[in-house]
Parts: sequence; C-alpha cells; structure tokens
Amino acid sequence: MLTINLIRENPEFVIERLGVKNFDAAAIVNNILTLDRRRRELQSQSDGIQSELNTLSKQIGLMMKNGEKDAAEKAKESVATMKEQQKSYIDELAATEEELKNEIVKLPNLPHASVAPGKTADDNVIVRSGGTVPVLHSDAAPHWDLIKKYDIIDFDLGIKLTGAGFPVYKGKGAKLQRALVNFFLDEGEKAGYREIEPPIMVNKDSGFGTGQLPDKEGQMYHATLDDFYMIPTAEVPVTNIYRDVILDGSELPVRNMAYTPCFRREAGSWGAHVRGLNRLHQFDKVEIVQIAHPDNSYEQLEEMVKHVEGLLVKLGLPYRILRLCGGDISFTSALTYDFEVFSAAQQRWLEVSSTSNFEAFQANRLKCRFKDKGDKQTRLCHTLNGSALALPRIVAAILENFQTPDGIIIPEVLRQYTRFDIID
RNA sequence: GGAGAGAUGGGUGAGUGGCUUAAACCAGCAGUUUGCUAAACUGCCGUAUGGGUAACUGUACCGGGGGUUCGAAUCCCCCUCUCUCCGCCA
Repeated sequence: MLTINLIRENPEFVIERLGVKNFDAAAIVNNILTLDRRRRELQSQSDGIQSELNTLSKQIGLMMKNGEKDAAEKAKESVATMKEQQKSYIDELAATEEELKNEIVKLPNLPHASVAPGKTADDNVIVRSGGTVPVLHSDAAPHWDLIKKYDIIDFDLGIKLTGAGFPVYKGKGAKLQRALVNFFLDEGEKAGYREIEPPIMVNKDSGFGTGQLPDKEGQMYHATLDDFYMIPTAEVPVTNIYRDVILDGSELPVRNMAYTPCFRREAGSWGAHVRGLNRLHQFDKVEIVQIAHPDNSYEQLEEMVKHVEGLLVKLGLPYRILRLCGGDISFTSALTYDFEVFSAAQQRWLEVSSTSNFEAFQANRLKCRFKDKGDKQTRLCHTLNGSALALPRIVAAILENFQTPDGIIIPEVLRQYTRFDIID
C-alpha cells in the first residue's frame, strides 16, 4: 500500500512511475486526491464539534455541582443538536475513508528507477550469469525419471497419502533434502541472519500484514475451523514479527531467516512445464528477510543478492540473475531479482529464488516503523525478502546436472551433511 | 473441554461516572553539579490524525467491537487473549 503522503505530494511522479508497470493510474490518483481533501475537511469539522462538546460537558458538570439545573438542561439540549450535526460528518467521514482506502490499495508499488519498461518475461534484463552447463551422457534423463530409477522421491505415494503435488522423499532423497536445508541455514548464519522457527499456520491479521489477504485468499490452504492459513512462504510469519512494531533506527537492518515447508494451492495449469518437482503444493524453502533503513535498503538488497548467488556458486549450478522488467515485477515489489538455474536434462531455466525490495509498501500495511535518534516522527521501514533457496527445483537441477551413468554425484559442499557422495 | 481471576504508557502499578490534562515509581533521553564514575537535582519522556512555515495546537486511543450518559479507563453487552485450578495429551 502506497502512503497517502507520497500520492498527495507527488501525484504526477506516481502516475509516471506506474506507467513503467504498464499501469494507468491517472484516474485512480485523481480520485484519491479528491477523496483525501474531503476526508481532511470532514475530520476538521467533526473534531471542531467534538472540541466544543468536550468543553460543554465540563460546563454542565460544573452547573450541576452549583445547582444551576435549568442552565444545565438548556446546555444538554444544544448538545443534542450538535451531536446530530456531528453524526452526519462522522458517517460521511467513515464512508470517505473506506472509499479512499479501497482506491489506494488498487495502486501497485512504484518500480525502482533501475526497472526497465517491458511487457513480459522476455523483457527481463540478465544482470549476470555463472557456472557451466554440463554436457550430459547420451541416456541422461529428466529428474522425474531419475527419482524413480533411484527410488528417492515418490509422487504416487504422496497421492495416496494426500494428493497430487505432495511428494514423499525417501532414503537418500530425504537426506539430500535435509542436507540442503542445513547447508542453507549454516550459510545464512555466516551471513548474519538469525534463525527463526515460526508457526507454519498464521491468523488473518498476519495474512493481511504481508498482503496475501484479502486478494489472494484462494492461493492459501485455509483451516476454516480455527480460521488459520497454511503459510505459502516463511515471509508471512517472519515479516509479521515486525507488525505494529517501532524499532530503534540503530537496530536496522534486522536480518532473519527461516526454514519452513510452504503450501500453495496453485490453482493454475498443469502440464509438461510443471512436471515432477517443478511445481508443488508443499515444498521446503529457506527464506531470508530483512527490515532495513530506507536510506540504505538497496545496499541491503545487493547484500542479499550476493548471498543467494554465493549459494548457487558453492553448489556448482549454472545460474543467471534477472532484473525483472516493469511488466513482470510483482504488484508489491519495487525491484526484484529472479535467480534461475539451468536444468540440463529439461534444457530449461528454473526459478529458484526471487529476491525483492518492497520499500515501504509492505511496511505501510504492517505498520513496521522506526525512529532515528533525535527524530520526532516515526518513519516506515523498508522490507526485503528472498528465497535462499527454494528446495525442489534445486534438487531437480542437482539430479539432472550431476547425473552420470554410475549415479548422481553430490556437490562437494553438501557431503558433510549427506555423509554420502553419490546416489546410485 | 470445565470453573474462576484478569488485560491501564517501554516496565511495575494507582485509578468504581466530572478534582485525571491517566498518579507514582523504575527504565530511557537532555542538562546542572563533578578530575572520572556514581549520586543528587531540573527538564523531557507514547501512537495516529487534522490545522499551522514554525513555535504551537484540535481530536482520538486504557485488549478489540458495540451500547448507556451532557460526560466513560470507570457502568452494560459481545468477542479475543492471558493467568490459576481441574480434565485430556506428545
């Protein structure tokens, strides 16, 4: 949610920047400005009456005490008239505020100056790439065949237990999964992130705080009996730690990370591009979250990008980093880097991380603020998050890229965690 | 799940309808004093929103939402959460 101050003070700038996201904001912005003027006018009028009422009430108290009954009764009558008038202001004020909020939430976040205009994923900018695509042997297979061959991940069993998209990891498959989680957490700790183990179900307030509710309700699993939602990402609980919190400026940036399972209903298409581990209802992920000072949040974003890139380098996977164009960047993000690894048997790039600066867009909803020493006013923090990393596609890439006729070779950095060096 | 007791500022905690402009203490910040520390003293010490260049000032907020009243932290109703005891339980 954009702040009303920004819209009020720089309406032209807001419209111009949203144009980069192919969003025509002119009509909405104009409507917002009108509603905002009306809202302030109404509040002034209502407050003015309230002020008079407060004074009058005190006077009535004194009159009663002094036994001036008639004067008190007369004053009560004028109170009634004033309250009636105030009610019409208050009713219109509430309606105006409601309408104003409904308009403001329609506006996406402003894209950062470095975001290129563009319509689709084809317009994303490749920032850099690294690693080398392996040359596979002649009967190399995609991961959905490999997992059967080595009996490490079982989709059919998942269907029996739950349904499609809930795989069962077995033996070395389960151990590889656990090794990756531990590797990511240990690397995160070295980079200064505090490990959090959050609830993986959240209440409605948390869903609203990070923006999953009300619009994306259908993407989350909902436990209706208790009105809890299964988290689609650890971003939800970990960022909501800072909902309604005022931090001291010296505490920033705050670096937290969490490993959690993630649950997504993904009511989307199914087909070849979502086969195997490419898209699931339940998957594991290590998420990094920062709460940053607005003055240096982009330095923090670069720090996060370097961290995620370091993980891919250490795993030895071929990767590329994309800066998303205006058309592909999410509603809430100001700047997003996507990380993709090349999965050699599928001959496809798979997204394994999306690392973003939301600036104050999310913080405004969360009411996550800070105060610098000496400042009177609180300011909104900037929030950032990124996957570091999402497991299934990393597993898919490891299986496909490191396959040999003798088995799948485990990356060097994982062997202290797996305690085996080949899946065969 | 049952019974009872509670929810007040960063913390402790007073406040049963107007004398509260939420006391007091602690913590914190600034200053005075001091060779330094400590102590003492003085002042400041919440959030949101409206008006104002600003100083300043109006309004709201005592878990959340309604209600009674000229006037509510205080009385009434609903909800949420916490604590104690009992039951159940990894």
